[in-house]
Amino acid sequence: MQEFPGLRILQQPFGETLFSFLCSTAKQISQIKQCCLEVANRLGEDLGCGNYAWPGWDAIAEAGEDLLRECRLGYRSRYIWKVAKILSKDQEFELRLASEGYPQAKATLMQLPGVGAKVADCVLLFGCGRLEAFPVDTWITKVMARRYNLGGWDTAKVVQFGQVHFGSAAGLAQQFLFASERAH
DNA sequence: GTCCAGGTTAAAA
DNA sequence: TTTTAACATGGA
Repeated sequence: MQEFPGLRILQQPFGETLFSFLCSTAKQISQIKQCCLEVANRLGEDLGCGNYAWPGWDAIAEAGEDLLRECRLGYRSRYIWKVAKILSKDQEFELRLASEGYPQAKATLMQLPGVGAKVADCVLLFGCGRLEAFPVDTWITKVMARRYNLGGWDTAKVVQFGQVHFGSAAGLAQQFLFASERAH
């Protein structure tokens, strides 16, 4: 916390957050940014100064899977397009999710194609204000093995450890661990 | 050429 | 129930 005094959890828009992390699976961070920018450039509203908004599910559903592939999203394109179709026809999804407790909300998200435990936790943490979510990716796996001696632990067990050890602000702790591990 | 990247899924063991 | 392989694409 002393090393990263300005680190915060943002309250990012739900749809944009889900979309971004659907794009993120097994991809490098620099490439994730490129893909998201490309989709926004192609479909999003012109915000001026060369910036474009996230298009929203309706536009993505209408654009189709092929356009997503052209944005270099690869096999993720099918999942993202399916999710776009589901959520463009279900305007109440986010509201319903907000009424659910953390375990049920995570389960609900994981019913969407392409959404596993890690993406669900990222969406809950960054897009739903659920600070108890503890996303475990390759970086967290490494740092928890190195600093907490959890080498060889099953991913779900590492999630559980983080939530028990850090409690109601597990997601905030995760951000410091993540930032620290990537900086070194 | 090989390996891996802010994983998930479906099939095989 | 646990383990493996496929999935697209690009950079190291």
